[in-house]
Amino acid sequence: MPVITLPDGSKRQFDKPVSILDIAKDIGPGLAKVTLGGRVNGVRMDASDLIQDDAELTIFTPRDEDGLEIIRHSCAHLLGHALKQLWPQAKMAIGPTIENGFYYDVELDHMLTEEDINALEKRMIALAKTDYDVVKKKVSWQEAVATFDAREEPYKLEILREDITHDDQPGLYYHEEYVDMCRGPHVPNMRFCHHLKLLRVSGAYWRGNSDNKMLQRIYGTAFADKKQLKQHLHFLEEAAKRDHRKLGKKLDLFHLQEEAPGMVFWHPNGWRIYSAIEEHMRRVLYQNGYQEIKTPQIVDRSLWERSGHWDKFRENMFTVESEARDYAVKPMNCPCHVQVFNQGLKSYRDLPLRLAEFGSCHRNEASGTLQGLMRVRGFVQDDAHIFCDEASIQSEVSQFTDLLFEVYRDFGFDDVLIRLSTRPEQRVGSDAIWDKSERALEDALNSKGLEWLELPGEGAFYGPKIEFSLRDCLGRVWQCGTVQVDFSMPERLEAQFVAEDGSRKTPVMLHRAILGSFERFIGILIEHYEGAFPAWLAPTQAVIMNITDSQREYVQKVEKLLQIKGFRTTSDLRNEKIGFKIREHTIQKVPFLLVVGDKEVESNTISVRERGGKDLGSLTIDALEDLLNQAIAKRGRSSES
RNA sequence: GCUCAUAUAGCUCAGUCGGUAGAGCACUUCCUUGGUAAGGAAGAGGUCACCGGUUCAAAUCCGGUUAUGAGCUCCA
Repeated sequence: MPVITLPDGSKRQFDKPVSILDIAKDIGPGLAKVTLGGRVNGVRMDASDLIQDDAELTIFTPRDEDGLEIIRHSCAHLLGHALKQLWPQAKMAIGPTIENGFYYDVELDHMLTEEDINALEKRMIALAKTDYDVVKKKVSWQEAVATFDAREEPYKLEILREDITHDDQPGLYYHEEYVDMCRGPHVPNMRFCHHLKLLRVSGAYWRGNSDNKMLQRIYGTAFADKKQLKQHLHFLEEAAKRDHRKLGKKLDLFHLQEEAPGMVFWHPNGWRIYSAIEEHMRRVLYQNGYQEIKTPQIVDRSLWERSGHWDKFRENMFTVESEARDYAVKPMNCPCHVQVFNQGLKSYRDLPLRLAEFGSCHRNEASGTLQGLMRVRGFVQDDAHIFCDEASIQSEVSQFTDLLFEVYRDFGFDDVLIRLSTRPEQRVGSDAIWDKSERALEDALNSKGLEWLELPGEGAFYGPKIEFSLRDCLGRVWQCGTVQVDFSMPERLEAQFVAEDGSRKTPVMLHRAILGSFERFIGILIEHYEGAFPAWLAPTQAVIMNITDSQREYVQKVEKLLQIKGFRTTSDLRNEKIGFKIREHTIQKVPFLLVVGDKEVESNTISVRERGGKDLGSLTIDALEDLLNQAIAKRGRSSES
């Protein structure tokens, strides 16, 4: 006699075991129609699963996230159903859900083309529209093996043999003649799976291991209704317009070319953004107890051997040979910073010592990993190393985190993904010190009430780390900021300080970056602002244009005046109509458009128009200066754009 | 590095069956001096990424290289 408690606290009693669908029917026929499954005492279950005992139940419908995930997961099975009809020789591997959709990895000798994908999608939708029931069967392990053996599905068999114990009861989901194995839950009927689109195919290694065979991964998206699907497809189209590579070309910010793969040619416009950021960061570092240094670009191999990088990352380092000596172009700044630390005897009184560098680094990343400004081979880190004692780790990390969020706010970023990576199997340092520093990092985050994710075992061999990531226009996550504890390098490179008691001690080193690399950070900024940079970052803050030739001199005078005051201004004196010029600079996303006609010359003013089209009327030069200064001071806290 | 796709004028792109390359914008010149998102005319501009092959003939078909894109693997 199970008593079912619903989310609103109401209870329903049944005289025998009931399915979620039965309960939904009991509540109302409308609910029964949209029931996809539910959460029973915290466990996700199929609509047809029976509940034996008292339970708390949340019913999933297409309206909620759980329901949508069920739909997407079933779309993966639907893909299998359709794929095996069109290519019976295909071998099904795995088909999970992902953000906004699903994929299925399959082995198929025939390489799927775009037309194939279209045909597959058509077949999927046609099958779904027959509204067939999905039948779930719990079977014995042996029966599951027999089923997939008969169907010649080696990947399913491997999963059964390696990941599922013999006393388990795998769930088989029958989609008419097709059968898939899954933990579920899945939709009871395919009427829920009408709104999907296949997006692309790409390669993916079986079990994510590059030693394994590469399968074809078919990506799709699915939603509960037509409108949501359309909205999402529209979002993808809009996102493509924000792509930093596209905007980089349109706004003439930078380019990449074949002769220097993964290395950026910054154009005047892009470099103005870069410089504005560097200037800002330099000020922020100075105000927060950092000292800026600069270290060599190319350093003898022996230093990289001592630091351990030669052994571990030799393949990814650019090397140079000269007069029978091997050098490496620096892939990172830390060993060089230790060299600076090591000059002169340091006292505990000197700690924490914070050395910062806008350090230009080169890493020979695998060709296939390069991506616009996001993943490059030549980049500049806003790098710094804090030399301190163990006791200061937490306070330093805490201060750093505050600083990072302050800077991110300046750039208008609120949505930061925080991940803490803890001790890997292969590591240096005692468990005691790992305990201590992991806790220091945790506490630093928790004391600020930040939400974060733990990545167990993902830390570097030399210490735990926190990563701060931002999203690009498509929602892809990119690591930007980081703070890493390092127990290894100071010792390897013999950094020492004289402690209070006169003994020599090895400092702990914190590696930290706020932006990560200028390249990636600017890439994300471009997409974040869709190229419409706030005034403090805009390559050109204001453009002054004349209406006819007779205002030429006045425009040049104002331009000079503003430039002397430090504003990034240009003038447009071309023989074009004012409407044409306005259009052009609006497209170029210049924050302020300044127009000069006879009226303005006469009254010694300037007519001001905002990027968004708002007319601010005629201002005196002084008033304009105030306006620009205010706009620039606002930084990311601006409500504009 | 792996899988697939792509590479044509400065940019965005078209180019049918293999027959020797085209549009819009940008650029140059001229006309126009026009008050807040495109004034008009003319002109110039390409070894079709690179190397090789097939063919009477290749932007087009085939092979290779390089780069780019999507994803996988990797990311000190």
